[in-house]
Amino acid sequence: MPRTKEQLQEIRKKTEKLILYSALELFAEKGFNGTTISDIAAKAGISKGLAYNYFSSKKDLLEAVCETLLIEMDKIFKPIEQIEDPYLKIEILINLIFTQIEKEEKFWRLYMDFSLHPGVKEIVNKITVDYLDTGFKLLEKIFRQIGIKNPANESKLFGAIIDGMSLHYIFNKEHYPLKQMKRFLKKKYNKESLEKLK
Amino acid sequence: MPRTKEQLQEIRKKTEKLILYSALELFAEKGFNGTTISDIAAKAGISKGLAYNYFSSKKDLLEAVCETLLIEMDKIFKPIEQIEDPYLKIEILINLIFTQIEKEEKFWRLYMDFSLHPGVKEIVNKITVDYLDTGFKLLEKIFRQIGIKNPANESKLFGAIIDGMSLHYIFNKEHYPLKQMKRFLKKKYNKESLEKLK
Amino acid sequence: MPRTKEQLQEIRKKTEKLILYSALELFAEKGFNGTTISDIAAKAGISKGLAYNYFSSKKDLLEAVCETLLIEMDKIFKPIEQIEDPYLKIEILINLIFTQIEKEEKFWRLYMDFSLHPGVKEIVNKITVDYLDTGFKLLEKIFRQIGIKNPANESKLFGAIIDGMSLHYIFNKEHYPLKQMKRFLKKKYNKESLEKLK
Amino acid sequence: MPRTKEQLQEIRKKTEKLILYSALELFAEKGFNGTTISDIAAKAGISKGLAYNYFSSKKDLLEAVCETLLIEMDKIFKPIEQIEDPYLKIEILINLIFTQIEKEEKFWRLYMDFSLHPGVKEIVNKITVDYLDTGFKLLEKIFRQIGIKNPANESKLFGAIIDGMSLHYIFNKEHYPLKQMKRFLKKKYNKESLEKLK
DNA sequence: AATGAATGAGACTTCATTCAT
DNA sequence: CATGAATGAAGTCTCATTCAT
Repeated sequence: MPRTKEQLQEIRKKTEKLILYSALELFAEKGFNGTTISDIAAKAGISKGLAYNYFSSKKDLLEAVCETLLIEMDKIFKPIEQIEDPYLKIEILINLIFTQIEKEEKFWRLYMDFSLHPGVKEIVNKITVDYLDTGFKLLEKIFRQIGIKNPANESKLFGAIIDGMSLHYIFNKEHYPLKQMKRFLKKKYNKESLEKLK
Repeated sequence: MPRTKEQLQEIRKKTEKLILYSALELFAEKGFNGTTISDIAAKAGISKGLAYNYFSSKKDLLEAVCETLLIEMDKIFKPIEQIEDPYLKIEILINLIFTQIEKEEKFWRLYMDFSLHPGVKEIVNKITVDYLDTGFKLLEKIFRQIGIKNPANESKLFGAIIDGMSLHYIFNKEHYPLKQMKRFLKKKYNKESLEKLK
Repeated sequence: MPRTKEQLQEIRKKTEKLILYSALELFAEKGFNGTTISDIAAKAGISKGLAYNYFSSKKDLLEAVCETLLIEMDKIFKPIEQIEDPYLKIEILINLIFTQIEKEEKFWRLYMDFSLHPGVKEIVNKITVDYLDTGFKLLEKIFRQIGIKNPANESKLFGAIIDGMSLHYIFNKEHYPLKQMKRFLKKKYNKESLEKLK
Repeated sequence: MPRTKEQLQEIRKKTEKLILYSALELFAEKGFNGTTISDIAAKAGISKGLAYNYFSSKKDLLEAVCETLLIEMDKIFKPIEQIEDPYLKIEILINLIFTQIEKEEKFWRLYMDFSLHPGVKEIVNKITVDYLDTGFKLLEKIFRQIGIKNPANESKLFGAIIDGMSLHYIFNKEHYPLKQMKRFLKKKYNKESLEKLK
């Protein structure tokens, strides 16, 4: 009995996801150029040929991974949009980010590898720039809501802190005092401290 | 008649530098894996073979580039060690760093590509970690000298800001308001603001 | 539809053999260092890349060729083990060896090139030494069975004669009187002559 | 004061010999293809360029080494020609050969490597064949002088024994009982034994 | 006579991609 | 839909040979 169209479509979707996430993890681990299609196929438990049935080239796969990445990131930060209190918003944002750094270091790796990576850059740049901008805008809104003096700059500063710490953590995972820095940052951005920036 | 030892030494030094800086620029531009020995030779205007007369492998060249990089960075930050006044020290440090970011973006690119890049990482990691540590310690000393409450954390925060901003600048050179952020940061770390951290 | 496992296995076996025997012949003809992967691929009628799908390096291929060689040699000399009469055993052994020398000169070439060749030697040495020992032991047993006075030395002498003649034959295939030497040797090692060694 | 023509010529001769013997040893040790001009120059303590002042190519050097080798071998076996008594001649020949095997294994290595070696073979073959023939003829003459039945075959047998043993010795220098085989061979070819071959 | 920097052809090897099944 | 054998371009590296000094 042949499978129904729905079943086939489901298989396709599932396999595509499988390839995508295998690629994502390997790209994060070994970089784009350092990952081979064979690696990806092996990790996904499929044949090399099948990967080309889903993605027409390695670059294509990269773009797809990139989009996936952004969608995932969006998902993570979606919840905070519904929070009303800006102080709470920042606190939860910090919580989310640090959980994210620790738990999903690979996202940061990808984010950085892709952005710095030659050949890959062109593809990825626009997306990340947009993404960064969105983040900056979001933060800016929060800071403006609070009434802080220079919300645009403050948001860029905050963003820099986050990405700088992530970078340092990735460089030296064993020894970077991530939890301590998180507490420190939360103090820097608690209600009392933020008041001083008005 | 053969060339004198001095002549030979000079040739070797000159060619080595030529190769080294060609490699440095290309690594910065296209990453380690994205740069071929052919690229480097072409940029240096020499044959592929000659590169191997000076560096026994691409990895060897990478290590040499790495060391060069650190030496260059050291040179840049050396002057501030002699400044006595910690407030001035920070101000000049910020000046130096921002000049550096703008002028020698390639250093940051290398610094990041090397550190994030798989396969390359092993070689470079120790060096960068050491270097980062040195930077953190230097900052910590300054903050402690001033009498700031949590010098270790503050130094890591400062470091994160710098590297985060550099990252954002590299991502979006055209639009990132580097000069504006520099002014902003200088205000954040001027004498008046630092006093509040005591 | 993908090929069945059996089909794939057969293809792999066939291609592997093809590469192996192409390599074997070329190694025998031009030596290990004198043979390129391109040569082998060309002789096998495949692409260079495919050779690496079957053997991970030229050295790996060498080892495989070596094993093949020994297996083939074993096959050749297996039958004589079942012969009871030691005099007949020697006669048939001589027959086999001389047929072998003439027919499969390449085996001897390999055997010698590999053993004498630097760099290659390390890999091959143990195998050939073992093999030689086995041969000596086998002969020794035969001579002892006959009751010859100094079986260990006689077996080494016999071995030396064989390999020396092979060497001379290879040096000068056109003019070396192989058949004549075979007859001569058979007389030297016939029952009557062997009796004198008791 | 410029050097006299004689002095210059002497320097040339000395340097040529230096290169030649450096090449000889390295070829013996690592084979022709395994030895680089750099190796040879380094061993001779001269520059690569100078080697080309004396030998126009690596192949040229090989041929020269080959000739040197034969001259050296000739020198070694010259003395026995003057011995009258054929029995003594054989005894001394065996002595000489075994001393030679043990002491100058490199000659045998070269002799074999060159003969079996691809590309090299063409050059070397004629010489070695001639040399071998000369040896066979010499032995044949001795055996004929003694009155042995089949001097041509006996001389080839003797030659095979020698080269076979050398081969086995080189394969397994540590364990091959060279001295023991020498004694054994001397008994096989002493007056008493030879008489039986008449 | 002597040097070693420089070249370039060609070796080994990897891997994205294609294709017969 | 699925496979992995097969290709070939391109990358790293070696080395005989040349040449300016």
